[in-house]
Amino acid sequence: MKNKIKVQRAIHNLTQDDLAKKIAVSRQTINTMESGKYVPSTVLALKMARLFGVPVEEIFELEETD
Amino acid sequence: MKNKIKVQRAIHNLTQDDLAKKIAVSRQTINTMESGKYVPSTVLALKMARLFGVPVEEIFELEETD
DNA sequence: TCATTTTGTCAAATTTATTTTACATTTTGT
DNA sequence: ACAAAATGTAAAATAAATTTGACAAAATGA
Repeated sequence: MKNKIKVQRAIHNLTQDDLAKKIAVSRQTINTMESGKYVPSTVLALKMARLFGVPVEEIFELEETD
Repeated sequence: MKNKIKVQRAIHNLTQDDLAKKIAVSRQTINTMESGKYVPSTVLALKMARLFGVPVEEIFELEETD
């Protein structure tokens, strides 16, 4: 699964730590999530989408391998 | 987190087993997911949304406790 | 009613997500 | 160039998701 977390952070001018605090996870969760090392839960996806004011599909995208 | 999986299954006339096969998970995953016993991964949420032709937010909704 | 399908549930095993702590590397601003 | 902030990364521990197999209960249709 691909994601555009880094882009959304840039748009909203947030550091990984800022974002982590806003959705109540650790900074490492943001960091590894952002680099595609694992698939986040739907709760996290919804929280991010709400925070950034976009649909989940605009941040997370399925790949062939999913 | 709340979900409307059962409703979408009814609309598309799919059994839990049908749906499980379509998104490549076990039937128990659908069953426990549907009854809110755990939070599915974002990959599963995206697959369901795509299958049902609706945004993720129309199937999964955050609650106060999330 | 009877047979079949569908759903609920449970326990154990496995895989995957998430946290915590810690440190190295890179970037940013002055 | 320097200090501070931000990011990358790693290992160990814990929590949570997902699978498998199996069986009981409920719903469906002939």
